[in-house]
This record gives sequence, structure tokens and C-alpha cells, in this order.
Amino acid sequence: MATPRRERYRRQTREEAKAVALTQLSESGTAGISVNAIAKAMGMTGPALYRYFASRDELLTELIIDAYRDLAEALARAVADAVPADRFRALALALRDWAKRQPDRYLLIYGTPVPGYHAPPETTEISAGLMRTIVDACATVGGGGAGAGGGAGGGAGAGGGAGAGGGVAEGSGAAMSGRQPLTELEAELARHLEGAGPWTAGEEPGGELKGRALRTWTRLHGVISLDVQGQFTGMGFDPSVLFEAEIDALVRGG
Amino acid sequence: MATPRRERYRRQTREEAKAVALTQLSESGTAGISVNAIAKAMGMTGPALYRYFASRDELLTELIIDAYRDLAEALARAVADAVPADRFRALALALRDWAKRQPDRYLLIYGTPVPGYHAPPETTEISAGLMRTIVDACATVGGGGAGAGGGAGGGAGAGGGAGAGGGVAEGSGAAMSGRQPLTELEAELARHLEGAGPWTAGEEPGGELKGRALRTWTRLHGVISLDVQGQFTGMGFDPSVLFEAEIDALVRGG
DNA sequence: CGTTGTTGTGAGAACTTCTAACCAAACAAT
DNA sequence: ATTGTTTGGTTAGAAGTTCTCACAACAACG
Repeated sequence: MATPRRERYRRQTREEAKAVALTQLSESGTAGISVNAIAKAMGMTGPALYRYFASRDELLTELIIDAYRDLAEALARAVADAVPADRFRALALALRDWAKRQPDRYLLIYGTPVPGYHAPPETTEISAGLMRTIVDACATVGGGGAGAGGGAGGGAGAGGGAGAGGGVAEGSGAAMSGRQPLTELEAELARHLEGAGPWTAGEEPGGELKGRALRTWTRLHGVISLDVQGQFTGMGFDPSVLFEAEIDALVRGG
Repeated sequence: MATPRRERYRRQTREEAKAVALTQLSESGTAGISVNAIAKAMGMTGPALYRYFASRDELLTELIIDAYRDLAEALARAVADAVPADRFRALALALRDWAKRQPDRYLLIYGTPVPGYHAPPETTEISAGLMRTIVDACATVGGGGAGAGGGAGGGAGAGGGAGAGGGVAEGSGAAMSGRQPLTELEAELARHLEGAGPWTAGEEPGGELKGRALRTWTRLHGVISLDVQGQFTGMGFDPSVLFEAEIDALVRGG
């Protein structure tokens, strides 16, 4: 039952190509990723790579999906490895750590999108799983709350990237009951908020889970994105201090 | 003393080229900006444009500088047009408004940078002026504080984009007194904080100007950037509500 | 051994940025 | 007014890109 050598070899060269692409990415950005150059670096001619990737865009997409999955896994693991009291902090630190370690991959996910490019459903699924991890982590901070829901969600999230994807896939039936099954997030949040009331204009979102999760996401991203883009250079302060302050503010104020 | 027709014509075609580039930008992103295509759209052949822009990069850079200047001006004007009590809110709303009205230009400034690309000193100067506007606006919220400093800074900021740039240029002598004159921001902030103590690890940054300005910047950017990148689509909530919540949180908690 | 399917190569089309050479028009100065 | 110079535009072409196609070489299977 061993995987056919043909297929294994194929996988191997695909991975190698993506690895080379990643080094090109960190050296010259997404624009610097060249199919021809990758092929040349691998010891073959340009067109050969088109046997493995239908287009440059497909390669890029795969890079994005990989990064997404990797990040989701890292966050889920960090949360799972922490005791409930530290989960929120663990999540935030893991996010920052991942981003600082591989800025280009972070920007691949959350950076400027190319107009006309439509993210494949895979990424939105992973994104939903990632969002669920954040929501779960937010549920552990402050008033505690929703122990049962948090536990179930945490279990699925702790299963790693594959687990998150699986969980979303399994839950797809629930999304169909809604009117607009755009992402799992809506249903997911609804499950978490059960009767907490809608979050509409003019309302006070403080202290309630959906707002907390969103604020967590946007604030952490705000610091991280500006940091990895180098916008803080020469400003005479330590970004990590700012990041810590934001964590504290989130934990305290909600 | 009328400007020579030669020069005027040159300016004109440069502006036209940049205008065409902007439409290309909004249609297909930075990667979609093509010198050849711009020239063709203007009714000339490709190489002709190289009389006006030394390279594609120079054109891009000019687009970035223009956007920067425009944003800085819009913010300064919004702050200047508001009564002191509303200045902070006015700044935040103006920032969001500008970004939502022209997302691609916002991403041109705060989006993924291309590696190897070094921002010209002009942008860092404008950035410093912009940061000063934020700091000034932050000074009007909460405990009031530093009335004299805020007034002086506000006056320079209210002078529009050119005024901000000029102010920075004039102040360059002050930067030389420091050890690392990387940007004006450091000296600017120092002037504002005079004796408020350093902002280092482990310290509580709440309620003090530098932290407040940085938090303002990163939080607003966090919401805006994810919004203009379309990361909120299909999540079933109104980004503006989240934005308002962040403004309130900044005003209230600091 | 033969057949089949996969992988790589070279040629080439249609793009891109950007340089070089050349020509024409507009300005400046004698 | 006739020179001379600067500037604007053209075509040609080099070097690069993505991507298609036809053809050859090889591995795997019956």
C-alpha cells in the first residue's frame, strides 16, 4: 500500500518548488517569485514546472494556503498547550511570534491582496477555523462564560490545522440552515453568543464575545502588520512593549 | 514671470500619467501598473514616458508620496476644522473616510512593501508630520494636558501638507542634536512628553501621550487595513461599528 | 517486450521594462 | 532670420517574464 513512487516524486518536487518560491518571496516579495527562476534553481527549464503548477497564480495560491494552515495550526497548538488562564496571552504571543519569524508569509495572508484575485474556499475555511480559535481564546478571558461551548470548540480547535478544517467541514450542515452560508464564522459566533443579542450600530459591544474577538484580531493585527512592514523603524520604541500593552488592555478592559 | 510653457506641459503630462496609473492601480493593483499601458492610454508609445519618469519605480514612488501627502493634508484639515473637543474623533473618522474612499492608495502607503524598496526621505518626513497630527489630536483627549505644546504643534499641523513638510524641514536642526536623527518623530515626541519618562519594557504606558498616539495609530490601522483588504466580507457585521467602538475605547480608556 | 503515461526540452507567441539611435519640433541666442 | 540647443516623440532591440505546443526520453505496467 506504499504510495506509488511516481506520486511521491511528484509531491517531492512540488514541495521543493514551493520551498524555493519561499526563499524568493523573502528576498524580493511576491513580485519576485518567478516560475522560470524557480525551475532554473531546481535544475530544470522553465516550462517543466508547468507540469506541477498550472500557473504562477496556482503556485502563489498554494503558498497562501500553506501559510494559512501553518498559522492556524501554530495558534491552535499554542492555545491547546496553555492552561485555560493563559490561553489568551498564549494565542496573542503565538500570533506575533509566527508573524515575526516569517514576515513575508504573514503578509502573504494579511497583506495587500491583488485585485481580481479571489481567495479559494479553502482559505476562507481555514480563516473561519482560525477565527474560532480566537473566539475560543477570548471566551477564556474576563467573565469566563459559556463553559460548555468553549470546551467543545476548544477541543475541535486543539486538533490542529487538519482538525480545524475537518471541524468546519463537519459543521457545514449548520451553515446551510442559515440564509447566507458565506463562512462558518457567522454560525460559529451565533453558537457562541446564543441569545446575546445582535451587534448592530449604536450598541455597546464591550464585554461581549463577538466584539471582543474582533477587537482582539484587529488590534493584534494592527501592531503586527505595521511592525513586520517596518513602519516602526526609527521611531525609538520597542514594538513588543506596545504589543504587550495591547494584550493587557484586551485582557483587562475587554 | 509665468511658468515657461515647456515646464507647464511637462507637469501636465506627468500628472496625466499618474492619473492613468491610479486607475490602473485600482483595477489591477500595483502589479497591474504598466508603463507601456499608461503611455498607450495617453496616446503615445511606451518609451516616450521614460522622458518623464526614469523608471517604473520612480512613478510608483511618486504615487506613494502623493498619496502620503494627500492623506496627511486631509487629516490635518479635518483636525483643524474641528473644535478641540471633537478633534480626536474627527481625526479618526477622516482617516477611515480617506482610506475607504481610496483603498488602493491607503494600501499604497500602509500595504505590503516591496522588499528592497527603500522609502525616500520625503515619505518619512511626511510620515513624521502625520504622526505629529495624531499626537496632537491625542493630546486633546482625556486629561487635556500640554495646552501650550498642543497649540504650537496644532498650528504647524493645521498648515496643510506643505506646512507639515516645511515644519519638519525647519526642525531638522533639532534632530541633529539627538544621537540618532532617524526621524523627526522621536524629537517631536520628546518635545511633547518633556520629562514624562521613557517608555520601556514593563512600564505601564496607559494614559501617557506616546503610548496613546501609538495605540491610536495601530488600532485604527488594524480595523481599516483589514476592512479595505476585504477581510471582513461575509462575517456578518458592520466594520464601522467596530471602528466606532475602537474610537470610544481610545477616548475612554486611553 | 511493448504500450502507456508522465516528465522534461526547445521553440515560440505575447507580454513586460528599459536602452539606443534617430528625427522633428520648440525654444534661445546671435 | 538663421543658427544652435534642448526637449519630445518615434522605431528597433535586448533581456526578461508567463505560458502553449510539439516532440523526445524515460519509468511503470501488462
